Amino acid sequence: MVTITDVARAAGVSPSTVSYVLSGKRAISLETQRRVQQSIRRLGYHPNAGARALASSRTNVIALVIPFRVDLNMPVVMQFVATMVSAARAHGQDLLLLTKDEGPAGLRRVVGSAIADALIVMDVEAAEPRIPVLASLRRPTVLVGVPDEPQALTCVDLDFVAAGTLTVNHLADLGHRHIALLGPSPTVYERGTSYAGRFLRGFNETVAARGLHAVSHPCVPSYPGVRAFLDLTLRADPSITAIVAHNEAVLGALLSEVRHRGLDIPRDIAVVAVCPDDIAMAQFIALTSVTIPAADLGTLAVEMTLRQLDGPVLPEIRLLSPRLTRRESTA
Amino acid sequence: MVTITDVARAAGVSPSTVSYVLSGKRAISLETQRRVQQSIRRLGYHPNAGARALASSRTNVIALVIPFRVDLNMPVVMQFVATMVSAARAHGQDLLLLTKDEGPAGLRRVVGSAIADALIVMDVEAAEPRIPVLASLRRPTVLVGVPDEPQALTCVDLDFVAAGTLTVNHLADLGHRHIALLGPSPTVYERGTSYAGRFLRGFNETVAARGLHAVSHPCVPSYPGVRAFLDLTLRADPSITAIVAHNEAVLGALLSEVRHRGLDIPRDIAVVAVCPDDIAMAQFIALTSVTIPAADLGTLAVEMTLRQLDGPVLPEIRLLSPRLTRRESTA
DNA sequence: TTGAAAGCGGTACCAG
DNA sequence: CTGGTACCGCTTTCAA
Repeated sequence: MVTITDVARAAGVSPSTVSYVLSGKRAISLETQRRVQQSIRRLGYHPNAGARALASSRTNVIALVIPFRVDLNMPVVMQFVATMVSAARAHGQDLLLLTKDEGPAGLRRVVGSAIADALIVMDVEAAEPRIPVLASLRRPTVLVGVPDEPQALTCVDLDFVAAGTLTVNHLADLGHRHIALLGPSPTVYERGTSYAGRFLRGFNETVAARGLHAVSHPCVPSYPGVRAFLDLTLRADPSITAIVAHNEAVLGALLSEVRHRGLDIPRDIAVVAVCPDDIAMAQFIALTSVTIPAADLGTLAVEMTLRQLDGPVLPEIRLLSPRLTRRESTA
Repeated sequence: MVTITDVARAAGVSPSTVSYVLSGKRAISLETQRRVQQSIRRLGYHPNAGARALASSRTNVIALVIPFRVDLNMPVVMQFVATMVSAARAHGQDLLLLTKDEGPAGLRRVVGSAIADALIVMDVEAAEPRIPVLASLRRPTVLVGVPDEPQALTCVDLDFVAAGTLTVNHLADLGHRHIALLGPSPTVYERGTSYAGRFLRGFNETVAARGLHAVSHPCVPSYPGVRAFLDLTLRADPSITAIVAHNEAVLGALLSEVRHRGLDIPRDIAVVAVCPDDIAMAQFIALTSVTIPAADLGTLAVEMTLRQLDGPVLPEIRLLSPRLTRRESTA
């Protein structure tokens, strides 16, 4: 194994000089820099992460807590993760994967053992049980999602309340009076996942404000689930002319089943989806949608984490405004 | 921060004793063990990972290289990742996330800097360019997928050749003579992803062996992609009575479009899918399928990694035999 | 059964 | 602009 001392010897300087060349925390003559860099390359030197962490109390690792529930939309989660890894790597940070299963103890372990410097937590619940631990850890933390009581923790998410409002307003403006909300899986509601409730709130408030009629139900992520949803919904209110789909996992099934029932989209039933743009456009009819900006959110989450690592930062809740793109499924 | 010395002092023993209590590498009196354990709990001690890694040359971290291409099936990838994290954690290991983008240099970095002890690499290509680095790293490594020249690296995967054979035989046994293969996205073939070619090989060989007629095409993961596939395929051979779908991303779209064209499944068109069971069963008609045992493969990959960490192991290629479950989409 | 102490490979302070 | 060195927290050998 090549150590900093090997490099120092090869370059004819002291270990500390090599360290300073690497960190740039001290002025080094160009000539010395060159010699050191060259020795580093020649020897194939890689600074030992453990030693570095020990001496500097910095691991350059961010722990990422992600959900693995099947009822969640994996493609979206993956998009998040993908952009986060990229963003983190672009700043010299690595990502450590944790699951929700580890619970509060897992968070404590990772921070206590100095495995990671910071935490990004996805799949936040309204009454998020990990908040006390997170707060007590006093480490840079970013929640993707907004709990009811963030306790001075930094949060970032799409403004789902506004998204709910946006979809309803769009449909109301088009003249729809009876609309249905196809919500996430019941299990998502059961565990109080924050975005589900927030979207529903925006939806309901706007329905009331505009004097519309609406029904809403969760939907099990399967074809039978969609069938059940439609049966239930259309029976409850046969005059429904529009569906808001806040459940990407069943978008395809929904459209397929609606068409199969002889209903034309958008003539008989208009559809607005809440999902990433590429998914909205991959259906047999391009869907009007409120996009879930997974990439933006992911990048933002990492940036907000890095800012906290750089120094104290005021806690904030950052909500991205929803954007609705009109396509062929509404008229 | 609580250190091993703090614990030692609190328990009235030396640091080395605490270390040995923790590692179990030396006989310690029960009484001492008790006192130490108690101090550990009382003080909330967590051994510092960096220090530990430095002193023991063991990080207890496994690097996991995963693909993030949108054309890949994210739910399956996630299932892999999920089981791997669990399996790893169950053995006291953490998972570090890397992407394919980092390339060979990324692998070298992670091992060179002693950030991870071992590597699990997913999304392996037939002519896998990372093999030389991987081999030169001399670290426990498991490839999920089988490259053309594994070079004494350990691999684990579903036996996709056998899977291709299995699907064709099933259909042939049912009397189908003209079948179509809906393959993965063209980009998957382009970059020579290993499973695509292996499945195709099994498929083609068996088609020939049984004297069948077959056409096969990749399929862009979108509804229009499916339409194009069907147009192309049915025009090429109008007597096709069965479709093998090796592309979960478009399963729903395929069924939807087939039905939309007035074709009944399985009466007019039989369908066999290659996908996880839960996906096969979530469609409007339960699909006959060859399962992709993501969970088994994930667990296995981790176990094979741990075995290598425990000591030298003979390299092997482990292929799980495919299992076909007959459901309602074939007759 | 236990303790003392020498590293592990960096970082950063103190000197010059 | 550069060097020497104490120290980060743990593991493990040597000694008792």
